[in-house]
Amino acid sequence: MEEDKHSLKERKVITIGIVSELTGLTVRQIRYYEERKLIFPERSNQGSRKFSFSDVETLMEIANKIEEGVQTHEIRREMAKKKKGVTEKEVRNRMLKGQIRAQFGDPKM
Amino acid sequence: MEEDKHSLKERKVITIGIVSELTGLTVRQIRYYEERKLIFPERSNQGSRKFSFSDVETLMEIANKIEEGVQTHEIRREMAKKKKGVTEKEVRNRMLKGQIRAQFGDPKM
DNA sequence: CGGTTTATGTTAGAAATTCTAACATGTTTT
DNA sequence: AAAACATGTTAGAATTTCTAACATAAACCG
Repeated sequence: MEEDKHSLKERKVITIGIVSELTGLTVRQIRYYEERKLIFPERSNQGSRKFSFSDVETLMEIANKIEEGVQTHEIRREMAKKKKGVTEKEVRNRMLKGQIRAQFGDPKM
Repeated sequence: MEEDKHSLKERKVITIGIVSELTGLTVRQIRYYEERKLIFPERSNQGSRKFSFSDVETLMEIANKIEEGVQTHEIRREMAKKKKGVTEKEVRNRMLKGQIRAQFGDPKM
């Protein structure tokens, strides 16, 4: 199934320095979590990482787990499980938008 | 009146290179449109520009006007006029979200 | 018409950001 | 105790961004 490459949340446009500011994590940590396959930034032509708001959100969740003492290893497993729930939420959300469109015409959301 | 600094659309997190890719404008053009007060990026501590998705949208509109042969000068005037309409749309949108919340509970939108 | 402004390119040098890779180290796991 | 984890730090290279200045074709305007 296709990811939504176009919602603002999913677009990979934020550089690592800004992600660092936004999350409070060091760039070292962010790179390390990528290495551990917890996040998947895209790369620009020259190889610099580009993150989405969604990635930023994920990183904040990761930061919490880490503080709780959970290992990346375990976080990775939990995230795999959660994937299903997320997909369901997306479907629900799409349905919701359908309803809105039906009621109000096409409000460019 | 306060701007909404928190919606994804308004957050200033995109560097000029990426804005350039996203809009097809050169960085020279983007800087120039700032100089002409058509856009208002924030600055990082060290002085590099940070744009929002909203800025990107605006830049695309600007690019169209420019192609039509409209001068920055004129575009600036048009944008001032449009400001009012935008505010109205924001209000309407907020109302819409209120309705949705009322119907479906709080769908984290 | 001719001077002025507009819009953009180009160049130059400095400062900032990002990248990879390696080494160090205290802390958990196993 | 050995291995793995999580981060910091350092180093050098590559990329990006910044400002400022100069150049110029095109558009505007008195």
